[in-house]
Amino acid sequence: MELAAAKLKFIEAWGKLGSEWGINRTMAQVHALLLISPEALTTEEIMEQLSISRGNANMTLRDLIGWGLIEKQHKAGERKEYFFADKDVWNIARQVAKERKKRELDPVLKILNELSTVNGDEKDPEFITFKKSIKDINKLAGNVDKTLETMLKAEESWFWSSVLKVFK
Amino acid sequence: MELAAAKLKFIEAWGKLGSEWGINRTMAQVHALLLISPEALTTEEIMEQLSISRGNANMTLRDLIGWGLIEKQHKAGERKEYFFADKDVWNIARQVAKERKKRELDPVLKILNELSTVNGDEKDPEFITFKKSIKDINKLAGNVDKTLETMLKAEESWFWSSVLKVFK
DNA sequence: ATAAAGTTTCAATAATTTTTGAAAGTTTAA
DNA sequence: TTAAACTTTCAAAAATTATTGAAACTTTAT
Repeated sequence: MELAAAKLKFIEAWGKLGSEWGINRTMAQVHALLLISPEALTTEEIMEQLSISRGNANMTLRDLIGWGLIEKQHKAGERKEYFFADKDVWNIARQVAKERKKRELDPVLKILNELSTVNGDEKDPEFITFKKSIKDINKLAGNVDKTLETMLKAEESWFWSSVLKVFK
Repeated sequence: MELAAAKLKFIEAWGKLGSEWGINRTMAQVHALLLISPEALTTEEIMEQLSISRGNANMTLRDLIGWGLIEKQHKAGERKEYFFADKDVWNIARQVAKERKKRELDPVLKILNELSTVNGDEKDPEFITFKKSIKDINKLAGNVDKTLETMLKAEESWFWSSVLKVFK
């Protein structure tokens, strides 16, 4: 396969994966484009390469900065802003894990803890089942949380060698 | 908090979490409802409790069966179909991991492997950056894949004790 | 064979999410 | 200060996704 075709295919695949995981397709595509670009790109270039509007490009770039996945760059003697992506895939994974944990897992953990204080009749099957479900989910979520915390602090090589060694 | 309020709150939170992770909100809510219900429920009861239409309930229940998260039950001497959820949270996590791996990770791995055969000029920065990104993503995805495979086969207690021991 | 009970389908509609594009805002250089 | 270059905002439009509901279908009992 030629480079041009491969790039398009990668951008498309990354966009699809993103949308299946609750990330806006355009955002994932812009990220893909910057990830495989050796140089920082301008808004114009991004708009053109992905055929998106200026407004969309601007908002998407802002969101990506908010996710900690890309940064602005200023070139000496130029008015334009350039954008580039962190190319370290482990950093990307950590960054995504960190943001989703903060935005989604943490609020759910908070609600689960509230729900585990529910009171009712210990003889009522409804009550028994509810409490057990909450307790079990809480335990699982707690373990996921601990593992993510470790991942956020860890070096890639250490993390995978540890995990894969255990699972051999 | 009282049981009735807690149930509503749980169903709402589960629905929200689902939608943030690319799972239809109603589907997550129906799953939540069955998860905390000690008895199997009929389509009628689900429709009523969540205020959804018959068509929606039917399609959602079918999808949940497709995900391996709920099952039909037939009660002796009754025409109606009852639905109940697997209450084992570890099974649920494995089932979701299994389905998402099959539907999303595996296709992406396939594309990444195709893309890693791209050919071009070894001196071209575009080419170099592209190949490196694909290679790195491939490696990470491969490790995730191996870990998921292990998880799919593992018992909950073994899995978490192993993972958390390493990360102590 | 028929009718009641229950289930499934899917075109139409509603709700939600994403995108556009033009106007407003900002920064820089002369 | 002015105007050109560039960025941001956001209401309106488009695209996508979810839901409804009524008709068609299936199963069971008589």
